[in-house]
Amino acid sequence: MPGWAQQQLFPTDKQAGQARIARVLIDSPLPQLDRLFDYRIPPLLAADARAGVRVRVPLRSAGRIADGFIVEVVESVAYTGVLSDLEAVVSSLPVLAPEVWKLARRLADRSAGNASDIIRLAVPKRQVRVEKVWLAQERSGTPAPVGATPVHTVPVSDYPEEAMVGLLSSGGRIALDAVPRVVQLPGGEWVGHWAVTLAALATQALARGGSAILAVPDYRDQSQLMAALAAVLPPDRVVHLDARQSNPDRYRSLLACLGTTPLAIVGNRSVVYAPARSLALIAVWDDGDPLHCEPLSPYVHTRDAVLLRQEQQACSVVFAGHARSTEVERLVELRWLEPVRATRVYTPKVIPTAQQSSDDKLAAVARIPTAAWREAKAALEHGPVLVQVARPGYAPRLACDSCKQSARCTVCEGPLGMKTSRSTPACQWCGALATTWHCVHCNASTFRLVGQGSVRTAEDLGRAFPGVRIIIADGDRRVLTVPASPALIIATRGAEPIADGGYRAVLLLDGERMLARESLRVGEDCLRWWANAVALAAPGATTVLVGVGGPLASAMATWRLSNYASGELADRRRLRFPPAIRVATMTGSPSTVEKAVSALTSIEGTDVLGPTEVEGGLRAIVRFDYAAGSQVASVLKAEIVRNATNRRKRIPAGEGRMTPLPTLKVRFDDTEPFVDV
DNA sequence: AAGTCCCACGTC
DNA sequence: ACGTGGGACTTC
Repeated sequence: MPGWAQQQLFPTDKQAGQARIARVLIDSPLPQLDRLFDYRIPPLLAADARAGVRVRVPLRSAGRIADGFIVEVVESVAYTGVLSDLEAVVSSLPVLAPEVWKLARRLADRSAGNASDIIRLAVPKRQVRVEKVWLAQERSGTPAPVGATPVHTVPVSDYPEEAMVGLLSSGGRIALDAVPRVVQLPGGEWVGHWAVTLAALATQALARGGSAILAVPDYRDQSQLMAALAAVLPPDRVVHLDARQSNPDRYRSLLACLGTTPLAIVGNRSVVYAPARSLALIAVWDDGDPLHCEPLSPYVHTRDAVLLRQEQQACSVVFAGHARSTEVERLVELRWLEPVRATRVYTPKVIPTAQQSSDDKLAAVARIPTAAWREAKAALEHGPVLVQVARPGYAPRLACDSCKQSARCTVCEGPLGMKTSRSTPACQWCGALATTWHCVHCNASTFRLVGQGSVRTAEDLGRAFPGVRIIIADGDRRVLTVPASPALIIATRGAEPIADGGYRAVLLLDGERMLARESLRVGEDCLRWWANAVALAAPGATTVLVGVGGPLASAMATWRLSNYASGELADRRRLRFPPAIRVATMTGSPSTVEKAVSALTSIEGTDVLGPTEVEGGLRAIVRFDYAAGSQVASVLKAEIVRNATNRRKRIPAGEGRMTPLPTLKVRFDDTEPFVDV
């Protein structure tokens, strides 16, 4: 590979003298501006004005300047009006890679959103200092922060070799069943087996001269994966890039990606937009985790971004997880993804146990069945024991002691709860302290505790296991790892630390409570939470799943987790629920929603639920076949643009106050579309 | 979003 | 005939 300094990264344009036209995407959330605008390139800017650079352009009137990106430079343009000149080129670095632009455009189109909303996630703001440092290193030819240290491939152990080799050589797409074990890295750290698998795949991509993008849901997954990568790749071949970094760090990582050296790029959901050089592989860990769903409009899920990018760039794709999501199961059944499982069968020992009858003392105290208690006691002789609970805090809910009605915040009607046994009850929504609480139903002023949070469970278990060290891990108390010594680790689902050598036993306590959630995805979510906890157990350790029966319990006991996913998907097909079909929710004023609904009626393969009345207007859900997706999206986008363009009408709201009616809001592929319908 | 055009209404 | 205020309309 040629040295860094010899690479002509950004060659000056040979045609710089000609009068050319820049096609610019304006950085604006307005749907009516979500298209390209054409500007003349003044001679002074000709050298820098190339596709991908950030620019400033006049918009509508000379005084008003907008930010944007040059998407392409062309000789002539269809627009017949008079063109304005580019105002300025912000930086000569092409930070918006063409493939990222194409991806953003298509993702926005399929969700009736704005491309610039996606590009905002993909391209951090310019950081002059960071850029200067980077350019100086680039020009002086001193060893750049990202050099080209050779990569040694590491075999992907525990999986069939031909599947793994085929994956990278032919742009394959696989759904990988992760091995439910923890493994020790050469440096001594323990990580999930999956992290080692993804790291090994990354070495293979890099050795072939391609980059690998590795997307994980949260920081704890990220730290495991970074550790696993550090064990197999030189430090200058691994880059961390995600939206949680500070802007300078993000910009530095982005520039590293734009370099010529293939990298392993690790991050959370927004990493799928990294401008990776010679992209060879995208791997997604635990795609069912809701953190993979972008909360900002247009709400693109990592999985969808990956699928489109794979289509556009023909890279290899891996979806890895313990409990397969129904979406991945659908892709497997369509043969879009090839299922790959480990060469050896690893079946954790999971014992579903009924909830204990209340005459047992321990059950009354700590809601632990005798069998589980015995298991934990024996395991505590040898090492740490994990206890998974549903909620943090002491008591998640309070209720009136006399009328049993749930206690509500006097400020916002939110539920009251307690963080510790001694803390003042507080609202779970607004945080207001309920110092002088009175029941709104019967005016009594004493309440009782409902439910058990991690803190209360810890107290109870402390009593049941005197002398045992107790560690609480939840959203507030982040614990990444625990030593191999005996201790009880009480963790809320998703916050479980990794134990050196694995847990000697795992108790999954609040299954019933977790399943009580009103959601289309409860079953699959619970399976994922439980499976991810079970995967932290030591070989041979027992997991007790308390109070859960039926197909979920048998899926856990037999560790045939994909069976559950296929059954669930079959149900969704029957009911015409996602992911068997797609959905889009429309909310807004009655007229906008009704117009949108009627605009959809002519499309084959759609049906509309609602509209129903919601706060401030109407809400309707359109269900549609995947094949109808682009049509539905373009119809709804047209409605959104029409609503935004036709100036908002105002209606007098009773007492002469003018309130603007909400315009049409559209959300595609909401994971919980039916919640308040 | 916000500058600009345009039309309706008001005043001399 | 001239002024002005607010809404509609466009953005290369």
